[in-house]
Amino acid sequence: MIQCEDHEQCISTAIEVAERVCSEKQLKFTDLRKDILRMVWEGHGPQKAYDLLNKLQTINRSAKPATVYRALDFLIANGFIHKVASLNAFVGCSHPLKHNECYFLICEDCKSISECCDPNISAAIQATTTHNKFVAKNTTLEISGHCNECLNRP
Amino acid sequence: MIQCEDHEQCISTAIEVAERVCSEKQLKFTDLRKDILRMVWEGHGPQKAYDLLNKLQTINRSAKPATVYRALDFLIANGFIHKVASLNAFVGCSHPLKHNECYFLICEDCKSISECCDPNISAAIQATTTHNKFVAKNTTLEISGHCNECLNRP
DNA sequence: TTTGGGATGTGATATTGTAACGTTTCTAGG
DNA sequence: CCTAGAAACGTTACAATATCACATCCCAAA
Repeated sequence: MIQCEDHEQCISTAIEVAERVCSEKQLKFTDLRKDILRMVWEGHGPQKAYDLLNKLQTINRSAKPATVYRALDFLIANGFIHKVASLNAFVGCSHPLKHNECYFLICEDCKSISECCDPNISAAIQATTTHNKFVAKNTTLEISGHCNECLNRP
Repeated sequence: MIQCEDHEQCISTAIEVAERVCSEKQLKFTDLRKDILRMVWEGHGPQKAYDLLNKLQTINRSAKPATVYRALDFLIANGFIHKVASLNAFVGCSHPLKHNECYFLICEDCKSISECCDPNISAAIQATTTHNKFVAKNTTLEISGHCNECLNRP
C-alpha cells in the first residue's frame, strides 16, 4: 500500500477485483460492502472500525457498529482485506487472488503498513507446522518497527 | 505449555526464574506482579485480562482493570509473558531468558497454545526485513489451526 | 407467488483497554 | 536518620472495540 503511485487508481482496481471475484463466486458485493472496502482502501493505512463507522455515518446516518463489523467480516472472509490483530485495525489486501499467507511490516513512526508474501517465510512456517503435526488455518505475522524512510529522515 | 508433565512445577519454575531475573536487573517483583504471573501460568493457556481481574479480586476485592493491565505490562516488558494479539489474551513465556522472537501454535479446538522458537523462521523473517531495509522491534507470529491431539480425537 | 435464506436495521450490552490524578512505598543521597 | 523523587499502586471515570438478539427487508428459487 505504501508504494502505490496513484492511490485513486489502486482503490478502483481493488474494487474492480472484488467485484469480479464476487461475481465469479456468486457472492453479493452490496453497496455497503463496497463502501466499506473503498473506505478501508482510502485510508491508505490501517483503518479502525469506529473510524470507518464515522465515515459511513456521513453516508448513512443510522449506521451502527454491527453494520461495519458485518461488512468487515465479509471482506475478510473473502480475502479482500486483512485484520491487523496487533493494531485492531484493517487494511486492504494487495493481492486477494494470489496468497494465503501474508505478513505485514508496520512502521511505528509513520504508521505505514506494507503487505508482503515471502515464500521463504511461508516455507519455514510450513516446515514447522508439519514438524509439529499442526494443521494451520490462519497465520498472523505482523512485524512492527521502523521503515527505511523514517530511519533516513533527518 | 501443553507438554508440561507437572504443571505446579512449571508454574513455580516460572516464578523462580522471574524472581531471579528481577533480582539481577534490580526490578521490583512485587506481590501483585507475582500474583498475576502465577495466575497467567495457572490458566495453562491464554488468559484474558478480565478473567485475571476476577481471580485477583478474590484476593484483593478492590482490584481494578488498571491494576491488572499495569502488572501485565510489566511482565510483558520484561519477557515473562506474551500477549497473544489475535486472542487478546496473555500466556506465560516458556523461556524468558533465551529468545526474542517466539511464535505460537494455537489450537482452535482445545484452545491449547504452544510456544516455539524456530531459527529457520527467525532467519527468514530477518532476511526479509533486511531486504526491505526495515528495522524490526517486535514480531507477532500466531498460527491458529488444529493440533495433532484434536485431529486424532475420535 | 410464496417462502426461505441472506443481508441489513436497530437497540442493547459485553469486552477490552486507558487516562488522569491522588496516595503509598521504596530508596538514594544528604 | 530524614527527606526528596521516583516508582508502584488505588481509584474513578471513561474510551475503544466488539458482539448479541431480534426485527425487517429483499431477492431468488421452487
